Order: sequence, then structure tokens, then C-alpha cells
Amino acid sequence: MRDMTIKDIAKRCNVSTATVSKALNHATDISEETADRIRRVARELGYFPNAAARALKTNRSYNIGILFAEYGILGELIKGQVHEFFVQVINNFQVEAERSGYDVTFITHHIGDTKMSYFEHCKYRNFDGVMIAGVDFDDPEVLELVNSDIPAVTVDHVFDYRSAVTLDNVNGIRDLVHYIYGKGHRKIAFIHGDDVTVTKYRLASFYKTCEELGISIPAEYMRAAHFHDPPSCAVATRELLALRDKPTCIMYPDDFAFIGGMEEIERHGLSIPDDISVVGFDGIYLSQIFRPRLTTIKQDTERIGVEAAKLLVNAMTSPKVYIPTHTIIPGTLMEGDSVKQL
Amino acid sequence: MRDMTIKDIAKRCNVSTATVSKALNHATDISEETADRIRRVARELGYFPNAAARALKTNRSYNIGILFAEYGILGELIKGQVHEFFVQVINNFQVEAERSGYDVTFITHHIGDTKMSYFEHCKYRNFDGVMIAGVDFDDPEVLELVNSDIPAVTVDHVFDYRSAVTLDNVNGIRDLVHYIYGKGHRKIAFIHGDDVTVTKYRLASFYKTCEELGISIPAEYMRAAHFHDPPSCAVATRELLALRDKPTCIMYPDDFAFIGGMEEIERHGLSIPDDISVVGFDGIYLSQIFRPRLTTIKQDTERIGVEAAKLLVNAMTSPKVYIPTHTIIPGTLMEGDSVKQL
DNA sequence: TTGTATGCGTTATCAT
DNA sequence: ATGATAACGCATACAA
Repeated sequence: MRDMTIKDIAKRCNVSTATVSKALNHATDISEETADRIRRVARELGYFPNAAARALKTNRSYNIGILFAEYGILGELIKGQVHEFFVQVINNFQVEAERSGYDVTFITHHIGDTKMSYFEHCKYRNFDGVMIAGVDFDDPEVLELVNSDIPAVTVDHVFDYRSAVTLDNVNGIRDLVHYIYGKGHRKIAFIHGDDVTVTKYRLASFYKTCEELGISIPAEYMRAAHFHDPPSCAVATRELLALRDKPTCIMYPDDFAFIGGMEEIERHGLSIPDDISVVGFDGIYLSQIFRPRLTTIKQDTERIGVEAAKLLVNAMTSPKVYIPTHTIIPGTLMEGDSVKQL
Repeated sequence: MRDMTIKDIAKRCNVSTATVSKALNHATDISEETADRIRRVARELGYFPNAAARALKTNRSYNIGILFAEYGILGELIKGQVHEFFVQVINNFQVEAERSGYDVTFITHHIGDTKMSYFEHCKYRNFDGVMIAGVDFDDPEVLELVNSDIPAVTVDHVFDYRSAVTLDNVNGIRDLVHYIYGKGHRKIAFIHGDDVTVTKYRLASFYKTCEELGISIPAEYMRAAHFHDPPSCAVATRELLALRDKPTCIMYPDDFAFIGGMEEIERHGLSIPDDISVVGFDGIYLSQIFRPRLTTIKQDTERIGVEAAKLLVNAMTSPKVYIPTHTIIPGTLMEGDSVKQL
């Protein structure tokens, strides 16, 4: 059986399709009476609008594109390791977007055999807006998308004149350092993530806090590794453990990446926190499974996702008057048993 | 600047829109020469088709709906815990679908303030097909969708005359039991998941294998818990540990749910595997992080996702001649250190 | 081989 | 308050 269209309803109600459309869209220039009748019939007939037709006519798709590295072609970079933080954020984003009447579709690189850029894909699908998270923000294709006229919101990265939601890296690192300091540690090493905005903020906060606390960190205590990448953290950990003057506490880029450090420490026959203290970042489920429990900063993935959706909905609803906003979501220090009292 | 349409190209090439359309769709009744010229101009002008218009005309959206409990409204059930297995499957599904020219959109319960069923949502969006995973397969809304005329593929559940991909539960459990038996265990407890198809197969395989091996399992060794739910596994574990004649090995519904068992065992001051042996199921990343490493059945999430996409693409491409297929993907026993040699 | 004309389902403009 | 009609961008049956 064919799907119902407004034509069917019009026929059934002895009115024109125009009238049906108005009734269904709650227009004002229509009598309550007929509007009610039409809506009732529509419900009886199981009518639902056709998104394609509506999009074609109104130029609005009520569909949001999500650009996320783990999915699609870039996903292979992460080699099948689920990035819990982003999955949570996206999940919450989707729930909030749905609440406002939007569906969510993943942005990909091509459609069929035709390769297209992210931007082109968005045009093709008529996305009303896009949310970007967990990608390489220097990628020309990402920049093309961000600099286009499509409303966009980014997570964990701020572009000029675009909305963004980031976690509070500055206070997060500050809280962490204060906590470690309070436990009596003075030799604190910091394995930081890739050279992206997030890391810049964290490093600045780390240095500032240490200065305020009057502790000086030798350059050899600062190590670079990749986010969400245990192997590179294992290497950095090995280097730190090889120092004559070892740190008493190591800060990792994130909870997941810490796994690499954990295994390396284990390999050295050292135990946490008796021989060496550690802290993570993100507060993923895993961090509470580790024994000892990992002390970390818990990200509020729900607020991040929901806020991103709200900002984007605002931007899409009234693009003209919209002023980009940067929202900073605070994290929470979760105390585990991974930092020893000295 | 407005987007390009076939009209613009037609004007530019001094041909009709029909000719342009044919050229772009590689129709045969058009000269190579003009076709080339048109395609070249289209590329120069940065033309991309409008998905909505195309969908409206052809009644094909090249968009697949994904129904997954963790996302959308049902997600709240899982309380923010990422289900790694499904995320992986969906990720791989998406990559393969993209390869065939399909985009992927999440199926939700409503569009704006209007509540609609999953099926209605699919009609509204014109999805060419749907993939269903990780939901309550008895939910009337899911059944409505499955029994509709929309091509569908399910993961981990088989519906009559619909395509499905499942892991090999029978052999998985069989391998696990054989392994445990080989380690000298005879008192094997099985905490199984919810009463769904998957569980039925696993239970049957468990009983059959035990019978073949000539070991009899007391009823009190069989416990019900929920999948992916540590608390219920903690309860079941507590009950097992309270028995006069304790099992020497406990099988859990999945690696993640095992966390509950792990904590309970810890609480009893027992150690794995010295005091009690355990095995999981799924082979998620976590299982290799546990100390001791968990012995488990690793699911091939890539093959599951890719196969599901392939089946669905076939079904969508030629719905008339398509014959539903049930593909069973084998798992692999991953030996950890969680089962003691008796 | 190319073009004309029509319609997909909806919204919006302008009459009535 | 309601209706006739055009238009959104594209694909296709049919005519030329």
C-alpha cells in the first residue's frame, strides 16, 4: 500500500492540499474547526510528511551532520579502539538534537564511488548544521567545512567565530596538580597529548599552577605522547623511569592512554601507588575498574553533548542573529587510590 | 552564492536538463562527447546533486537507518556505559555502507515534538533499509519495523524471513567449555544473560557440551543475570560463592558484566585464578586490561558489521529477488590467565 | 542522440 | 478562511 500524502487527506476532507498543509503546520490563517478535522483524519490515516519533499521545498533538512574521526574512513586510525569519551558526547548530543526535531547522520568522504569532501557531502545532504569532534582540526577538509556557511559547533577545539564546547582544561589540570601537591608530591612529571589546543591550555595551566605552588619542574619531566594511545605513553613512561632523579608522580594525557604507562610500570616490577603515583584524565568507566582506582578528572560528557546540541540548534534556528558562543564545561576530580600520600 | 543545479549546467553547456541528468547518471543514450563535456563543466562548477530532490523523484534515499538502544531514548537504560561491542559493529557497518554509497542515520522515536514510531520515522526519512542491533527484540515498535516492507538486517537475533548476522554462540560456548575442561575443571558455573535468542543458543550449547564431556552441572550452578550489567553479575556471583559446594570456574555473560563478578570476588578476599577461575565473552579491549587477563571469546566485530552491511545492501538493491540470509560469524578463543590449571 | 514535458510531495504566494 | 498554482531539483517516458 502506498504512503499517505497530503493529497489523500485533502480528498478525504474535501479541502485543498494547501489547506491541509496549513492545518498540519499550525498556520494561523485557518479555522480551528477545519484544522482539527484535518489533523484528526491525518492521524487516522497514519499520515507522516515526506522529509525529502519538505527539505526540497523549504531548504531545511532537519538533519545534522556529525563529523567524528572514529567513524568512517578515519576510524581506521584508531584501530578499532572505542573512544568512550567521544561516543558518550555524541550519544548525548544526539538525544538532545532529537529533542529539537533533528536527526543525526554521519558525515563521510564519499557517496558511492564519487569521492566528495566533507563540505560537499553536507551540501548534498542539505544538513542544517554540523557538529565536529575528535578530528584533526588542521585538516584542510575540516577547515573548508568550518569556514563554510553551514552552522557548526566543535567539541574540544575553538574556531574563530564558531560555537564551541570544551571541557575546562585549565581548572582540570589545576585541580589535579593541587591534589597531587597536597599529597606531598613535588616531583611531578607530565606526559601531555598531541600539540593541539587542548594540550596548550593544559600545559599553560600546569606551568602556572606549579609556579604558584612554588615547585619547579625539570624539562625532562615533560614528555609528549599521543592522546588515547597507550604505546606512546609506554615509551614516555619508560623514559621517565630511566631518569636518575625519577618523578614521584606521573600525569597522563588521558585514562585510556594510561594503559600504556600501567603496563610499562608493571614491566619494571613497580607497583602503583607504592613505587610511583599516577593520575589520568577523562574519568572513563575504565578508570574506576583499574586496581588501584585511578585518580582522574571526570568529564561531564552529558553536559558537553547537550550543550553542543543546544548551541547548534540556536545557530541553525536563527543564523542571522546568532552570536557564536564558547561554553566551558567544568570537570570533577575523582579521587582514586593511585596517588600515594608522601 | 546559490548551489549549482543541473539547470545551471544545462545553460552553460547549451543542452537540456534531461541531457545533463543523463550524462551525470552515465546513461547510454548519450554521446560520449557531450557526456564528457557536461561532466567536465559539472566538476568545474562544483556541482553536486541534491539528495532530497533525488530521493523525492526516485524514492530512494541512499540512507540507512540504524536502530540501536544505546543511542536515542533507550540509551538511558544503559546509563552512559558505552557498549563497546555494538559501537564497533556499528562503526564497521557504517564504513562498509559508505563504500556502497549509503549514509547512516540514527532512528529515533520522534521528530520534533511529534512522537512517531520507529517505522514511521523510517518512512518519514525514506530509509532504503535499516540495521537493528542491541535492542529489545520483543518491543512492538521493533516488530512493527521488522515486519514492514523496509529491508532490514539484525545483529544477534534472527527474525523469520529477514537477514541476520550473529556470532557463533554455539561453537563459542563449546570452545570455552572445552578449554575449561581441559584445564581440569569439572565444577563449572554459568551465569547467563537475559532470556533472549542468544542465551538460548548458549545454554543449549553449554548443556550439550557438558553432556558430551560427561560432566553434570547442578542446577544451582546455573544463574541468570543481565548482559552488560555488572550489578546483576555481582549478585549471581555472591550466590555462587555462598554455595557449600562452590564451582571452581564461573562463566560470565560478557566481559563487561564480569566486572561485577570481579568486584564481588575481590570483596570476598578471593583471588583470580588461584581461588576461583573465570571466563568472559566478547573479547572487548577491557578484557585484555584486566589483571589477570581474562580468557574469553573474541567476537569479530569487523566481520559482523561488514557482513551486516553487505547483506542489507543486497536486500536494498534487489528487494524482489533477495533471499534473506543468516550469516554466522565465528569467534576466537583468547587465552588469558584467568583459568587455573587444576 | 537530444529535448519536451511531467511529476515526485510539499510549501508558499496570491487570488478568491 | 480557503483554494488554485507555481516551484523546489531531479529523473524519466516519450517525442523529435
